[in-house]
Amino acid sequence: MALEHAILVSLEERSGSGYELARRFDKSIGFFWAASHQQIYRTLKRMVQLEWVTCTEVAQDGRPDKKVYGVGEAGRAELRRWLAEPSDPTVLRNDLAVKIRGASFGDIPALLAEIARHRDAHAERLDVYRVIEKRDFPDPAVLTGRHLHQYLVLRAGIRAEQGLVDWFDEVLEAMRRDGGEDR
Amino acid sequence: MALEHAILVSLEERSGSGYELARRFDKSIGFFWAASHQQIYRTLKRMVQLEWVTCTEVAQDGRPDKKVYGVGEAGRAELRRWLAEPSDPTVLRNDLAVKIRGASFGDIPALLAEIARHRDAHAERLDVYRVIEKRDFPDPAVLTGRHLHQYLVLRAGIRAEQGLVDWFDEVLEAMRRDGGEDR
DNA sequence: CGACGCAGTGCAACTAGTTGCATAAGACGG
DNA sequence: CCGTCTTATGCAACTAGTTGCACTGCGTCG
Repeated sequence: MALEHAILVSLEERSGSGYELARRFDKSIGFFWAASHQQIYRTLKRMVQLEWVTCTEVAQDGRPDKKVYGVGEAGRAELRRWLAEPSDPTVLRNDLAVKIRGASFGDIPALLAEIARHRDAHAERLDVYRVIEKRDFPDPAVLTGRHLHQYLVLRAGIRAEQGLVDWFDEVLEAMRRDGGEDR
Repeated sequence: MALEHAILVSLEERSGSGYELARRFDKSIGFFWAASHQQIYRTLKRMVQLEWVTCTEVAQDGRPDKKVYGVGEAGRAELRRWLAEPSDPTVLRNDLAVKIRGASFGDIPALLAEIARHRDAHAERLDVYRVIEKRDFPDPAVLTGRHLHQYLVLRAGIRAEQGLVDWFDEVLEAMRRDGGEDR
């Protein structure tokens, strides 16, 4: 249940419409908290009812009208409360680990091809993060405040992707050595 | 939607009751695919209806009767199919990353204390995995087949936990340097 | 002019997961 | 003897997330 708070953080950084929020989730926040536009719209509606966010309809020329959301005082207080609240450890679900655990019951070459495909996808995402790191945070040692926070979140993504790529390489090497491709 | 297949893998390894499956999820499979006993029971029911698994009631002395599940032919075929099926990249949700992103809107010392607490919890889990690695896989180079697969899954957990601990250390060091504790 | 994409919003039905509780049999300790 | 724990099973109501679709306004392209 962090979607509300991810939305509050984003709107505190900058007010915006549901559509703009969805775009931010696609490009930035969604790397560490994924949400569909539908979920965002529904959650925004509930947050308006809770008075956590304010909503202003804005007429537009040549485009559909839009609703611009901002954080209300109750939302600000709720965000402060949540930021200090202890949370449970993240629950993990990794379907590739399930597949590797069950590899001997299936077609191992096909599974290895699938793992290689995931490895390449994660390597690509790692490349994206590296480019962002170089472009936006060329000198991490001098970062402070909000920029430092954004950088540290990017670092989580980089570490996670690197860890996955390394793991996939280990899996491919070991299972290929085990004869996984000639059965 | 991999719970069905995690259950199929576990029952292929060894038949068992819903209660036994829940214990296996608590101690082993749950490290990479978490599920509550209630979810397992409900899913088993549906899998019996699909004829993916067989179900035999076993009377017991001094204990409640139990239902023992095994994999049926349809389940075996479904598992083979799923193991070869391409899957979507894992969707990520990390509430601590959301908190770090929003740190400047809250109580930074309290957040740092929370991060330290998570760091210690993950370091403990990493220790548990290291002990399992030493005990069960002292010589990884000679592993083959199913034992190799189990080892590689454990390696995913080790890498993930190590990555998290390293990230938490980076976050704590950088935010403390940024004066996070004297505000 | 119709299809598609971007800029906008949102309903409904569904799946996946969680929580809380309930039941029963036996062992054990206070 | 009562409370707690282990061994067993499972209902119901809920939240979180997904899917598919629908609608509007405008620009572009074939």
